[in-house]
Amino acid sequence: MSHQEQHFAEKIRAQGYRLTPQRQLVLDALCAMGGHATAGEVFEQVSPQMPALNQATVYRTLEFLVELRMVARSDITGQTVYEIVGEQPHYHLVCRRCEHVYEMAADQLTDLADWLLAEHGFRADLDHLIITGVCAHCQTPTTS
Amino acid sequence: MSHQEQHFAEKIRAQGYRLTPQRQLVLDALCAMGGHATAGEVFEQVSPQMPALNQATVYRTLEFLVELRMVARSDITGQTVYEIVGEQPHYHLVCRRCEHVYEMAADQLTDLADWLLAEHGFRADLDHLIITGVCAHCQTPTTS
DNA sequence: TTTGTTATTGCAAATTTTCGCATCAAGCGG
DNA sequence: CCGCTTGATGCGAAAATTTGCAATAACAAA
Ligand SMILES: [Mn+2]
Ligand SMILES: [Mn+2]
Ligand SMILES: [Zn+2]
Ligand SMILES: [Zn+2]
Repeated sequence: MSHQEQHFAEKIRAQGYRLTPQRQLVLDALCAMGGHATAGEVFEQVSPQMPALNQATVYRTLEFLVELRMVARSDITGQTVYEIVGEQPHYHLVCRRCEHVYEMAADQLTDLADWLLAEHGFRADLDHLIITGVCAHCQTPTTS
Repeated sequence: MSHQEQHFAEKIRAQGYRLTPQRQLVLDALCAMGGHATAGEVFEQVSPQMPALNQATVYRTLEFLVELRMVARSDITGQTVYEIVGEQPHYHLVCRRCEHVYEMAADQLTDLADWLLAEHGFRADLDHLIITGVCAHCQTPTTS
């Protein structure tokens, strides 16, 4: 069990929840895949390790981990994807033309977060924001 | 047919698509409901007007309108909701404690949009961004 | 107005996601 | 180490969403 996984285990128990082998597996899978993964992909990754594990459990576990904020759920061009919330908060620029997904460090979002807190007392979770638009490559050359 | 609906009709035909009664109805429904609506809610609103209209058509139509950027699709606490893209771009602050959805004018996002364009050539669609976090009311009083 | 092209719809089947409930087992107290 | 308590899982059914395809109808052209 890695350092991070140890941390996860403690965090789950600290909240009064149980650390089950199913939850460990899903967590491991997400770590191993190391990026955005759909529920189906997680299930396929995990299934060989524990064939009895039910698909409903994967859905519930992912939801559970999102609730605990150990996993971020995002909608990218209509697909629901999950990702471990790591040390590095980041956001994504998603091009609606070429569907490319760019990853950016969250630095530029802190201004916005600070402003939201100061102005509205709203403490924003900016650890995984999705912004859609058109990337540099996909803009029509003859931009007026 | 209202002014805005007229505009929609033209926009659909301008792109070479067809304006069908089903599409008009869905558009009308979204205008009438005037906020965020799930696919199911749209179907229920529209169904009495045209009982033959199939649920699959509602899903496809909403998708179609999103593609044309006449409708914004957003994920709010796990629910997929649709809304007419009006004149006023706005974003929402969604509290993960009380689930309340606040609506804000998009002014504060223009800085971010400008920066993304200048720095990365990315033209962001900031007409309907969802930001989750904890609202002022729901923060623990004893914040260290 | 009539006709032809083909985008769009309705329908049914396939997939995906959610839910209720009986059973199981993680973690605690003894 | 051994039971309790109750949160979590497996399972099957229900609900939601997507997809393939033949039939329909929008609308451009004649
Ligand atoms: Mn990410
Ligand atoms: Mn909105
Ligand atoms: Zn692009
Ligand atoms: Zn709140």
